[in-house]
Amino acid sequence: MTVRTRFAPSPTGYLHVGGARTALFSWLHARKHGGKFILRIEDTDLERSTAESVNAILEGMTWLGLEYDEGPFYQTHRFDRYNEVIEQFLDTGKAYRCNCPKERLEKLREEQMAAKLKPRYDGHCRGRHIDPNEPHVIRFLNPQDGTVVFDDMVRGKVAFQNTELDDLIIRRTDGSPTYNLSVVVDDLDMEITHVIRGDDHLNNTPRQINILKALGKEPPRYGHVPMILGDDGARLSKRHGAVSVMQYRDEGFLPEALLNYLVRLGWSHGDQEIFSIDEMVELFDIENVNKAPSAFNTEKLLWLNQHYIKSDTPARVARLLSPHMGELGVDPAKWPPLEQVVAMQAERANSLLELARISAVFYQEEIEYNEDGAKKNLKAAATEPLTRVRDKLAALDDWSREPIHAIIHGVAEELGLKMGKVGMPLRFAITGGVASGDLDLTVYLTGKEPSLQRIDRAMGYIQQRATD
RNA sequence: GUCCCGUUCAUCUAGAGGCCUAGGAUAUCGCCCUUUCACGGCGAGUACAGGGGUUCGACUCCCCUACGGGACGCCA
Repeated sequence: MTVRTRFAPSPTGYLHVGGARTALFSWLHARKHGGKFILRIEDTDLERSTAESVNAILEGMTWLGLEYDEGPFYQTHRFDRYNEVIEQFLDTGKAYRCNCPKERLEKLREEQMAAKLKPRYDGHCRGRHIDPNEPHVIRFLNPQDGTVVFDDMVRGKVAFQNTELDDLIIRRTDGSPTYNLSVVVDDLDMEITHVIRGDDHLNNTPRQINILKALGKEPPRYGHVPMILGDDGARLSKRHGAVSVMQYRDEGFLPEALLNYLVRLGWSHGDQEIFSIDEMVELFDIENVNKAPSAFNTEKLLWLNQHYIKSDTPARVARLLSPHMGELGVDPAKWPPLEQVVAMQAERANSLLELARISAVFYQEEIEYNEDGAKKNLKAAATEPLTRVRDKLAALDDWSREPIHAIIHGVAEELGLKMGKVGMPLRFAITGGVASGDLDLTVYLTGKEPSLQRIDRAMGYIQQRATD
């Protein structure tokens, strides 16, 4: 039997990291076993489902590269099928109509809570005749005794007493089916073999198994993966720190970094930290996923992001970096080639945003001085070395790294100065800051004319300071 | 409140009864490399929630307590 897994989000918001990890695990499980990964949109909640959310989820999946083999299927397109099952249940006495008013249900709940009981529907309408033309819901007749046991792929054996369960609503007053019914019918019709989902669904599983049994079908295998907590240990939710996967893209994260981070959250393979997609597919095993929830740690994500920024080809990083450069108001299509800048700067940035920030200086007409750095580096003592470097650079025909390197070192030697005394003022003059890559490379990439202009400006700054 | 689930460094984790003086990674700190910032290298500190069993031996098995999470919807 071929493995078939699915990701079944409800379109009531964007795709966040928790959902993305569940989708990743499900996708990996299918890929590992040469199976199919199906995308299903659970939009039976007509009130809250939106097309924008569907698009946001699709966009997130695409960005992460979690391509699906079938779907997206929409539950709203399958109402006829759900109704068919509901009618079948009604005909065979496995479901019944209920018209209990909200007030009765609320009172019941309060009484049960007061008696320290678990709030459950009491089966008041079981066996009562209710006119199908009156407003009513349909409830599934849950078994009243026995135990539902299943072997969860991550939790192991889990058991629930049927006495803990109640007769859940499977069709609303407005005629729409509810989640627990539609999910069972869909997983059945779509021949899902492995249901991998968040553990907030663990409590729903026995209900779904009971519905499946009423249908005379065998349940699939279940794997309930724990929730992801925020940096502060509280549950990650849309209201609390759960950011959209797309926000990570906007903040300069590489999809492979997020994927690598997510796969290591709750799962591991010995001491290995870095996993290519192929390695994940090969090594991932849902049975090795931890049972305990884990906290999202942005610091580690940043570390992985830096790893991928510096190990991916400069060409690819440059392509992803380009839009971020544009947002900073510079044109990366101009000199120097962005690829070369990336090759030099990659190890200094843990996000594309940071990379853009430290690289913009190569494309700016007018650079900004870091004040402390200016005080420290543009002093009278820097005039002589700067002048000499400037003149030699101006006379340089072959604008390339080696001669630039020779000039800087030559000046230090001539003046009997340590490299720092020449290098730091020059670095500051060229970049306006105290941090940059190799000095000769930095000068080279800045270009001849811009370099000369920047040195002139620095010397002007020194003079200005002397007269103040 | 009831039911379900969980608990190893700050964080992600290794650990399937003796391999554990509890390993790795991130973060932090120190040293080295270095004209700067990084990268890299080396090193340091920090953890088995608590209590009872079982066993010759428990991070590993069982029970209790504490703490955390989830569920208890005409949401999914």
